[in-house]
Amino acid sequence: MGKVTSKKKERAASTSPRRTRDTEATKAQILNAAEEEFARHGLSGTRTEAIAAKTGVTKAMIFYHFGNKEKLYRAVLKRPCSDVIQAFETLDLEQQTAEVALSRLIRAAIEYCVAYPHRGKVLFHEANQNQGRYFQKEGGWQPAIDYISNLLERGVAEGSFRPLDPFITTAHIMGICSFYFDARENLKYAAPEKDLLSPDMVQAHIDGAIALVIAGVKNH
Amino acid sequence: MGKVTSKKKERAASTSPRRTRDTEATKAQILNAAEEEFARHGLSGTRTEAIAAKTGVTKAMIFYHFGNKEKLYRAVLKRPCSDVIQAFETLDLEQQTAEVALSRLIRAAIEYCVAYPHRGKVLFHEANQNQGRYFQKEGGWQPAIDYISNLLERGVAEGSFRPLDPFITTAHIMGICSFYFDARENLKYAAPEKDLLSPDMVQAHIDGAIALVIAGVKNH
DNA sequence: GTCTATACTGCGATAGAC
DNA sequence: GTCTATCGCAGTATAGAC
Repeated sequence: MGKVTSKKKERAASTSPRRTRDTEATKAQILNAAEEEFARHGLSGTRTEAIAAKTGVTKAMIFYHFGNKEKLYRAVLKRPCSDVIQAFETLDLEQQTAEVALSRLIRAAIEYCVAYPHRGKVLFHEANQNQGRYFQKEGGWQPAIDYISNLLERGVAEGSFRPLDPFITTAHIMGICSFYFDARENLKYAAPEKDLLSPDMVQAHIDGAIALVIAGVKNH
Repeated sequence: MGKVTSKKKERAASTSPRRTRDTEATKAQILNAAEEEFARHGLSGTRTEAIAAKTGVTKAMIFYHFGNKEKLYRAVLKRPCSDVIQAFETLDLEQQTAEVALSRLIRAAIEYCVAYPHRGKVLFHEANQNQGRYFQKEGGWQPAIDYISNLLERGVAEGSFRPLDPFITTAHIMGICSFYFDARENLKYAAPEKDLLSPDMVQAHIDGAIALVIAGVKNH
């Protein structure tokens, strides 16, 4: 494969203007580009060169700021969970009935997937490639899982939800919310005329998910 | 990293006895090992050396039988969907009410995930790494998706299911069935005392999934 | 703090003996 | 049909100028 295209200045794909000398800004840019690449290829598959190209800096900067690829990966893994928890906490779920709380939580979870489309994929790679080793070390999602689980238990205790296994059902809800996005590139062939990320489709996903889960857990 | 461990005979990890000279048997063994490796690392991340070691043959055999890594990958992708369809077809779903048919289909889908634990992961990688390019070429899952979709539509038409979006709901059902396995290595940290692949837990997953989906789509 | 240049290793693919 | 040996490139990480 005669890939002879001269390397001179492949800074074209940069997301943001470079030539700053701001450490924090550069690190943040690298983190964002890294998140995207790790989402596609995981830790071992990702090429530092690709991250550099996307950021608009050279490979050397990545090693300067983060030491090595693995440390950069760990830095990327640290971010996701706290953001979810924060999103959940602004919802005032304690004040709502379990049913309303669950609806809001599902909407928030899906909106999170839209806002940070790479994070679910990074976690998937982490599970498969590294058996969740780094995932565990860098915080894990325990708080987020507990959040959903506790809400389900509350609903059951109050009698508004049917008896159910909180852990299993939490996994099911997470699957409902994230599969749509994680498998998007495959699903698109099943519905070529639809843009799965369009506001309309995302809204249909949210509405469908809420309808399915609420009816599914309600005590009839 | 002084990885000096002599390479001599790392045939230990082989799944089956080697030293056959049977083309079809060897190809099948390579395919199985490849499925496992592609499930972990995807096309680009997988090392042919790793497939060879797992199979118990040398790298050269892979190239002899399949030409190159990409062709081997395509061969791996060809297998999944037809097996699912076959599983669905033995269920005689046409003869059942939509509700019974959907229950059986979910059980079969989850049992498929247990029987072929790598396939869902291969497809995930395919979606993210290659945007589903090979997925589409090598058959796709259109028939399986249609199977679920049509069943949902039948239930709605018969009035036993509430009005719903068949495509979105199909995605939700697929997410329910597969997320449990695809995210297993991360989920295990949320329930360290449970073995997620034990028969009991899988049964709980099946029961929970059926209960959630049936209640979720039923016309109350 | 950012760059260019380069050392070194790992991996896909091939050649050729058995 | 299977092996050993090797080529050549791609990719991580470092050195050192600016």
